[in-house]
Amino acid sequence: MEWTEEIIAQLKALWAEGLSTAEIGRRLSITKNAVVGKAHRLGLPPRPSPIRRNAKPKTTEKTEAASTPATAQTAIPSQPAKQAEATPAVAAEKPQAPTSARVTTPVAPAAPTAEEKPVKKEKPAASSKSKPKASLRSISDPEPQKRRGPSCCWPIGDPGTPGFHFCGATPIPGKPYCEEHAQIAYVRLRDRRDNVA
DNA sequence: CCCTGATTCGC
DNA sequence: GCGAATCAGG
Repeated sequence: MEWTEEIIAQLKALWAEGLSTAEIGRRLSITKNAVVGKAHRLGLPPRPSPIRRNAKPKTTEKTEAASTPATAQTAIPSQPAKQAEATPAVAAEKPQAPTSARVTTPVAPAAPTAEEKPVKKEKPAASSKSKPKASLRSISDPEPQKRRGPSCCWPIGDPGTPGFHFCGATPIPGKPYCEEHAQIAYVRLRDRRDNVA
């Protein structure tokens, strides 16, 4: 695995979006382990983890853990709350679908906090097989570019850095993504590439 | 069982 | 540094 700046940026971005490690892995076409491992190595802020490894084979435990005056510097000091009320992706819906409805992963992602900046730099995150289904738009509103209606909120780039933007394509009615990205976003939880490879 | 994320450890 | 294996909680 070659962790280029770009990949890392995406990892950070998606991580910051609050996506699950597996989800990030899916998007980057890597395993969740890789995601977690790299994220941990990068020192990314840990996100709500279901567990907490307590067992620490420390020979000399409890050194001065008792008294901790004001030195409690709990990691990640520099986080300028860029995405203030950022909508935690998973908050919109149950992160884990009930056993009966494990069809898709409702990963809602991009925090629609900031308006997309008119960036020039664009990177073709996806292929060019997208079809211009302009015809499906309402006849009374034939120009999506003029209206501020819904747009695909698939994140592209690292939020906070110049060049970051959302897909912006016309989303599928009822979905936050365009057809292209919706296919990636709503993945079957069962047969995705991650299990025991 | 499914999901999740964290840590460990061989490479 | 990397990530699969493993662990562990919901």
